[in-house]
Amino acid sequence: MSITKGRSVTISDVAQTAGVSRAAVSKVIRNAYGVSPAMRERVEAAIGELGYRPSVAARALRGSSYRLGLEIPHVSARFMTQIMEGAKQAVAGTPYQLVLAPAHGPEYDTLESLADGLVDGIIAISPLVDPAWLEDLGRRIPVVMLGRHDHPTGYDTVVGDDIGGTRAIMTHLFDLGHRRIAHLTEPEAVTRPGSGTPHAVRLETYRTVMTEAGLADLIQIARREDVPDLARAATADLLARPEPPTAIVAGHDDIAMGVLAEIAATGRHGEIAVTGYDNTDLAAHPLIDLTSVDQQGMEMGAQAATMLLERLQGRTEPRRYRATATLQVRGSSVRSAG
Amino acid sequence: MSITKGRSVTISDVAQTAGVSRAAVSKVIRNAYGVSPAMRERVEAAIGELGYRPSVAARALRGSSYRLGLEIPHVSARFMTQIMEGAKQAVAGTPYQLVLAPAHGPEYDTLESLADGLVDGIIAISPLVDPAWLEDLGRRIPVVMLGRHDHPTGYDTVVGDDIGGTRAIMTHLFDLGHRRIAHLTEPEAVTRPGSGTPHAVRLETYRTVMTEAGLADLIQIARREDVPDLARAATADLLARPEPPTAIVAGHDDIAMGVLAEIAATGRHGEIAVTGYDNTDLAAHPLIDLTSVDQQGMEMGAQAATMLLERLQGRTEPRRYRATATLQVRGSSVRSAG
DNA sequence: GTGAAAGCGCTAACAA
DNA sequence: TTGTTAGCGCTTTCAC
Repeated sequence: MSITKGRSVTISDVAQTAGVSRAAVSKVIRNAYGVSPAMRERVEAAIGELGYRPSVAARALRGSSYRLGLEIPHVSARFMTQIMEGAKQAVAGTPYQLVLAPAHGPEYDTLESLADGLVDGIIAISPLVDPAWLEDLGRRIPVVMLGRHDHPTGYDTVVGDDIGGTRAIMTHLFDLGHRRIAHLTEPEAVTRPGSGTPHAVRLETYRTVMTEAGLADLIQIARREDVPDLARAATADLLARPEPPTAIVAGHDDIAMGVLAEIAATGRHGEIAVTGYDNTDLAAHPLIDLTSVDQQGMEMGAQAATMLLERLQGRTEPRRYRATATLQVRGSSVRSAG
Repeated sequence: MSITKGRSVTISDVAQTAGVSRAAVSKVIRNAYGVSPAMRERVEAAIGELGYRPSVAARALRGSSYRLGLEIPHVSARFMTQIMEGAKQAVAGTPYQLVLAPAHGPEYDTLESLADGLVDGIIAISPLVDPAWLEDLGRRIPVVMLGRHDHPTGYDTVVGDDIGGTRAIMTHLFDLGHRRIAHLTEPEAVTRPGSGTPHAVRLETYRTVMTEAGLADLIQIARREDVPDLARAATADLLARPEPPTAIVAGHDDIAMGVLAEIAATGRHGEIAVTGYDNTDLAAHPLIDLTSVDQQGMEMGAQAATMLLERLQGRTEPRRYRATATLQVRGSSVRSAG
């Protein structure tokens, strides 16, 4: 609050004003062992008077920066904002500060640049990085990975129940009489079989369930391009096929928004069942009213942050948190007309 | 890309491997003057071989961290994501990295913690901080402030045309026959008269325009609480008044979503005109179809980042960028029934 | 063109 | 309990 001018106040200034050593000041600000109440008081007075704030750079060079990094592939994706909120709340009240690092293009660079001494630990949502590379990163700095179904040894993971969630959607649609169910998902790179990304698992589950139901030949998969709006194009494409689907299972709510948009724009609102994933606030909006799977994004973000804090406290064996997935049925999943 | 294990590689390691001094390596990585092509090549080879990455902390301690900080009050606000995207794109291709700092509660802390040596410059969206305090911050570190109508001397500003945008909305509603027009805005703290925040200006403009039109006694102002969904409660409250409005001017699109939700939930969709502000992607969605003001959020974010980069290049006189505001008419602004 | 050396602000041994 | 001291990894004069 106190207003400082010109060159910034260093620990030496505080020491001088308080008439103690720099080490003493350091101990006070870290709540370290071995300071008399009298000294603590003097030092704190000096800190207040001078408006001293420790330099993160200097601290980081010596030990910790008290910063946690959260790497995010798409800052505007609704699910990401849930994660961010959750992480933010879990970090509040600790001595740590959360910083977000939006990835532009390949996530390696963003993660590296976080690891370059800016933060003490990293939460990452990076579908595209190589597990082995991540293991290595985890050796240099504590890492929690969101949304990866592999079983790493060098970092923690937080995942949703993508199999359960997808099965719940499919069962629901079958119950409504749908058979020609299409899946509209992310671009190929993010859904590579075996990659363990949420969308790869959802896609695989969709395939499995359709096959189990004897509907293997009705499997239809479409992908949106990387631009959000192109979910509409993909939808238009699906609907123009000779045997168009009666239901579209979108990879997540943002995609579902594009699906709904295209259907509404062609005047067929309510004629085709649509489902999303993530149960974002939009899904609950009466004008959208989207059936979706709630996988507790905020809780996932909060858990990730908590696990990272545990690692900073010394835990080394890997942990995994799996969020539950519950289907939230709303108006968009209409009964099949056929 | 190269995989490093254990303790991280320092500039000394590179120097040793390349058989040169640490200073030489430093010059190479900074593209500084005075390195022979031969040496540069040797050093770069060593860097590649060892997978060396300079420590941000150490660099920051001596000079720059090559990080730009963007402070954000609400990470999930749609307008914020426009800003983030714009800033991200403007920074891409420069040697700088963008980091986002979500504010939790009072923005002072977040801004201070950015200024504590983490970043070389700050973009802030902080309606609630004191201008004098900001001037002081601007003396310590380059600052660009988004959405403030004051005329600072020590930092740059990026603002929208809140007067023009609001006038455009009001004129449009008058043309549609509306007289009982209510304004649903943010909590009091953010709209204090004279504070120069966008929402204060929009509110004041609303008042002015109503008064100019001789409708001063029809002025109705409601506020949402800080939780997003409470825009619905405020709407319910407005509609329950003895003389309910025929049109509701929402402070921004997220609020408008709440208004639309409440109206739809009570089965009166299309009976009351609703307008938003920011022209977020939701506004364009066919199921929402919200009349809104486009103030080019991405461009604002990009301009802010560019101006900050200019300051880091040495500019010291303050600059201001004002985005244009254009009304985007859509279906939600229905004609007055009265 | 190249390298030696000082020091940025802080923390962590260790001495006193 | 308190202070002294030696760096953390890097940049930056300033000699060579």
